[in-house]
Amino acid sequence: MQFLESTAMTPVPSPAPSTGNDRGRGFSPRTLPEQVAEELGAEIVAGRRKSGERLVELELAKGFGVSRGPIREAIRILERRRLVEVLPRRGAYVRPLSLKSVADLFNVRTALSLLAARTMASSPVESYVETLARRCDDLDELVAHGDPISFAQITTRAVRAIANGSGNGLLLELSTDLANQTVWTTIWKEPLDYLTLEVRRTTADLMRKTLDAIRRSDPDAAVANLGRLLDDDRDRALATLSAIRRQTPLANEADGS
Amino acid sequence: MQFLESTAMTPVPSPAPSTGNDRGRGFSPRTLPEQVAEELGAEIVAGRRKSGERLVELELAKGFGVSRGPIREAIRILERRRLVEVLPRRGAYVRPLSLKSVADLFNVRTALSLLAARTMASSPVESYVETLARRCDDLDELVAHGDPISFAQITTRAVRAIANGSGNGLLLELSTDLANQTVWTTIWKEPLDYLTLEVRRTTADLMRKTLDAIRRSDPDAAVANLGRLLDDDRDRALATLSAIRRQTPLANEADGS
DNA sequence: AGAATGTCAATTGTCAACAATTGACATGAT
DNA sequence: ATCATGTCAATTGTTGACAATTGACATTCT
Repeated sequence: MQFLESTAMTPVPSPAPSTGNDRGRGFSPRTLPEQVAEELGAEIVAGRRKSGERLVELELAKGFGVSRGPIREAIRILERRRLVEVLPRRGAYVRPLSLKSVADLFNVRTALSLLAARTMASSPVESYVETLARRCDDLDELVAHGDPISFAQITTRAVRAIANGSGNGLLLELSTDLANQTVWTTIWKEPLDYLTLEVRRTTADLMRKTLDAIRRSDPDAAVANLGRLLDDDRDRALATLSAIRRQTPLANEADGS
Repeated sequence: MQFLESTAMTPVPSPAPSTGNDRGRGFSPRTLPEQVAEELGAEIVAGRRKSGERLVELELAKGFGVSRGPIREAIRILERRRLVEVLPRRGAYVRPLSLKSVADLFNVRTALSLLAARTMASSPVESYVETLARRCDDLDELVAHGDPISFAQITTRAVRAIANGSGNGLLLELSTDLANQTVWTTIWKEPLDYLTLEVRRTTADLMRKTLDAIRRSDPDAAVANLGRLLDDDRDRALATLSAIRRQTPLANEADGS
């Protein structure tokens, strides 16, 4: 439901919706590797798989009741989504996220979202603007009714609506991946307590101002408002995370040119 | 392993014996799928694989002298690098790039690069600044000596140096992938003619101004200069591309909610 | 004739077995 | 004792075969 289709193109073959297979038991949405990736990814997101934990193919295969082939591909899918890290001959691990990595993540997400806001404001498309307006309404409604999780989800969807409204397929694709990981890092433990009534009010307000700016084709205002919203969100999330865990795993870096 | 010998659908009797294990010799720097991905990716970049061309696993397997497993994983790697697109049960295709996709690509790259410039300017690290300075020197030198390809390459490396200098690992990773695809789209045909002496002079100048801004910790100036450089580059590249191909079946966009 | 349906080759998805590599432990030399 | 070397179990890389699905062609019915 929240998986994208990317920029679609069909060279020669004619499109035809396919029905998933029905092996195993339970669901039948998509191919086996995708199902495994979704389930395993959910486990990682939910924290059932600890950061840095090794993922042994055979174990997973037995656990999911499939052979190693689909497991292997699922791992690659999760690698693409930056949820796992694969070392050439040494196995796959749940990608550890240092505090800095999370900050990096938020910053990139913000940069992309601001590009989206600017683009969308430059030439707003009615249907997409309406979608965003609906999200704003949802947010307003959720300000009062406490439910930090729902509020965070809708906020994410609003940002996603902006990414979608930009008409930039690549941007939407990247934003979705990053949003998934963002959700992961924030939902991971039990934060979201920082979403106080006041914070929610401000967030909903900024989102609506962004919407208004887009409506009147004012890119700078849209960027300014959304930028403040996202920066505030980042700061709060980081503060909460750094308070929760004092010790952080390691990250990565490297490469010279 | 005898890579680089397969054409599209020409089932030449492959000299590979059933259990022909001719890759045991020497050392394997990387895994098989990565090697295949690199080679196949190079073919796509070089234009030997046409846009939208279907990639049949068995054909590739015979061509590369390996079985379908590694080919399959190689395709996923290329999918991750956005060079191919995989349709669930219908096969993999060389990802076609419409003019709009290229524009999207450039815009995202710019957004990320500007974030990098801003971050780097906020807290410049001497060694990274020096690397960028070296690239600027290279550019200055290449302004006179006409060699559009080298100039474009160094420009890319300079942008990459900024991404690296930001200290944001995720940003660097994404930028690298996008840069690869950017190079692909521009080098693809024989453009680069737009890199006139005047353009090169301006580019080198803007890059140095960016460097100076970073040196004096002036994020706004850095963003302004690099932004103009990249926007101009995008405009020129797009103009050239749209001029080059008038008669190409264009792709299209589609999006999900 | 035209549309619906059945059949079939081509191709992708999946599996289980085989081969190669890694890291650790044990053994032995200095 | 410490370090080097050899062996071994665990795990990943690779393969070929089998099953399922797709799209197209052929057939049949109205």
